[in-house]
Amino acid sequence: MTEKDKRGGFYLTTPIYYVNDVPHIGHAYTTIACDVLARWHRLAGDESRFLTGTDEHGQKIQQAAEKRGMTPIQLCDEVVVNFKKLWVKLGISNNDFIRTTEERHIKVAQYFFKTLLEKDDIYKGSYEGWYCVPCETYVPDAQIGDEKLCPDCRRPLTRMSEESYFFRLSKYEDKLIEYYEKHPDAIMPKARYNEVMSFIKSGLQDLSISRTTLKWGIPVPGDDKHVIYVWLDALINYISAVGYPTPGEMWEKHWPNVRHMVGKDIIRFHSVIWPAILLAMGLNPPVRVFAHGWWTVEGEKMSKSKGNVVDPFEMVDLYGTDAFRYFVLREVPFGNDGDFSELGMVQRINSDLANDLGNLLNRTLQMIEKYRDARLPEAGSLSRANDLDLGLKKTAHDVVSKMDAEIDDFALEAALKTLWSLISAGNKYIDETEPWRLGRKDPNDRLDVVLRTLWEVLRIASILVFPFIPETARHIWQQLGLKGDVDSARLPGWRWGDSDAVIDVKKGDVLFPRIDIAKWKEEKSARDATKLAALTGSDCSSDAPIEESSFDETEIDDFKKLEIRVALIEQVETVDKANKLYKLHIDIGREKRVIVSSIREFFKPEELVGKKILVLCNLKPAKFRGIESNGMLLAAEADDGGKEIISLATVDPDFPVGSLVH
RNA sequence: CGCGGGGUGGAGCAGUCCGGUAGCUCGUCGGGCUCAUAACCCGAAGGUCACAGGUUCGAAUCCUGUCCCCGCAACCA
Repeated sequence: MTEKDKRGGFYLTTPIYYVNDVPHIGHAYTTIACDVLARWHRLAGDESRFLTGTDEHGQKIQQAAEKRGMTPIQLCDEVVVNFKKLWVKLGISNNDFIRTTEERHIKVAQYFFKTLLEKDDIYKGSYEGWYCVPCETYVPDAQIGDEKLCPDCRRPLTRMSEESYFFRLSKYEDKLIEYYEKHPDAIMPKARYNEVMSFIKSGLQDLSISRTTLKWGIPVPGDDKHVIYVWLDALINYISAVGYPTPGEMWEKHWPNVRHMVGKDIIRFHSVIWPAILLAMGLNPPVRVFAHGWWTVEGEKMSKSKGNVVDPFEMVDLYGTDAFRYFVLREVPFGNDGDFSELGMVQRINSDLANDLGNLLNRTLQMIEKYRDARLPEAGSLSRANDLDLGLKKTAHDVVSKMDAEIDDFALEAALKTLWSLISAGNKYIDETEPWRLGRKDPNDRLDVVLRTLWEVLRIASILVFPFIPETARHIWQQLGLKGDVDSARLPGWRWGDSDAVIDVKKGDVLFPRIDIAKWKEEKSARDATKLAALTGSDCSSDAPIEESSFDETEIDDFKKLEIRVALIEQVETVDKANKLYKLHIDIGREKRVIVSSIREFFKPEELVGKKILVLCNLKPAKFRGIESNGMLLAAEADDGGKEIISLATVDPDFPVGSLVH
């Protein structure tokens, strides 16, 4: 059924998710995509293994646990459930779920460390850098300005040096290049391959792989002061989950076929560091690292502060697991970024799932019931097939092999399009053969051929659709009157018209009821209103979301320390290499000044010139992009449905410049 | 001149590498059909392929320049 007559093993992993995160559409997407691939390979007869899990070490967990007065492991045990629940809800068929706090993983991570130390691929050195003591973190050189302040808390950084173990990443530069030159498919899509290659070629530096600043991690064997760097710890899960290094079939069978699915943000860890470590261990690097794209939501970047994070639990409750799975896979070419729009999803449900697939099943079964008392015409009738019938049969076979090739390239959306070409062909076939007309004649053998042909299309469709929307596939299978379970169907065992059994179809509920768009819109806006109310903790009558005040009561004297004056904006310049900044030349009455303000994205220069605004004049000067700013303009800021908006504090146009505000 | 992606009928996209009748899905309109979830099938309308130059017999495609949008980085009093 495929060009490769001998199908191999297939071992696929999702990234392990950081337990402390709330599962969102990104986690769901990665995992669903992996699920489809794993299911397809099982269907195709491969030895398929699918792993997901959680990353449970690190500073954030430690801190979050402290805050809640728990031990880190207690916290992990509690929140790991969020992911496990979601995978059940999404119908994920992982064979295993690994947590980096499990003994089986810790042992292997330490084994890696020890082995590499013995091979001298890990050595002890010291790490030096700028450290923010309150934040307990090193700040990368790129983020440090002349003043050596922490970018987060703005407090002074300290030059720190600490003992650290290093992995000789630099030693593996050439070996990595050689490997990727030989295996151009090992990083996909192509753009990522190029990106990684040029990164490797630009030179690799040894990597610090231990920390002494935190405790919540895997201890370095023989040196308890250190814990293994979380990224190294995390990457090793992929191999510890298949039982390495215990001799045995488990990892020997799966490791040579390992493929990693990742988001594009973590491609480097998987395609540079991890393969280098594996080479150092004498193991094969991943067969493929595939980086998928990101989702925006209704055209905007997803972020917690905007409150537009798509909750997969909610989507599944509203539309069903399969509709959600279908949408995220079908909407965007796999590997590209995409936009998640609820309306888009509703439209896909209606057109693809209800109109095309659901309706094809419904009308076919309806006719078998009506004209043949629900008894499926025997397979033998297919021997009378004419060119039209045979054409559909050929389409079905073509679709199977095309989908297999597409899925081999992880082109999931292409595979769905291909599958839907069969569904469409089925609908068209009904129109061309006009079974209702045949049904009126009596007797009629031709109708048997047509109905059986349609039934065969639906049978193979239910198998092909299974990896994508398993629940629906089961319903189709059942309604077709098939015995057993579509879960155990295998493509190599499939033949057109191969069942001699007497079959009665069982038309059931419609697979996907059409959604009335007008009604849906009403419900949606009601839903949004409820959400907004919940978010603001009040009714929607107030303009701005009510925030808890974080301001202390203050003395009038404190306010009197502020010199706020009316200023005239005389000239506006842009600042090089800073697309948020304006350099404003202002007149504050007694003198002219320059202030720098990050309002470029809100106003055009001509909208500002001539305006009289309020400026805090006695603020200590500060430099931005090399320009000294002497003061700060006052403006109101608000959040307008996820979009930041601002309004300048102004006075009447003819009010005197330099007037004091109090 | 920081890096990158993009601007193609109402919407979303393919086509751009390797110039040669501009294609798909959705939507709209018309027709067909009545087995079916107002679904299905057929057809039509609708595009200066961001703009301006250039190369060419011929440019969505190649070259030059400009404008706009979106990420990232930077910056964010």
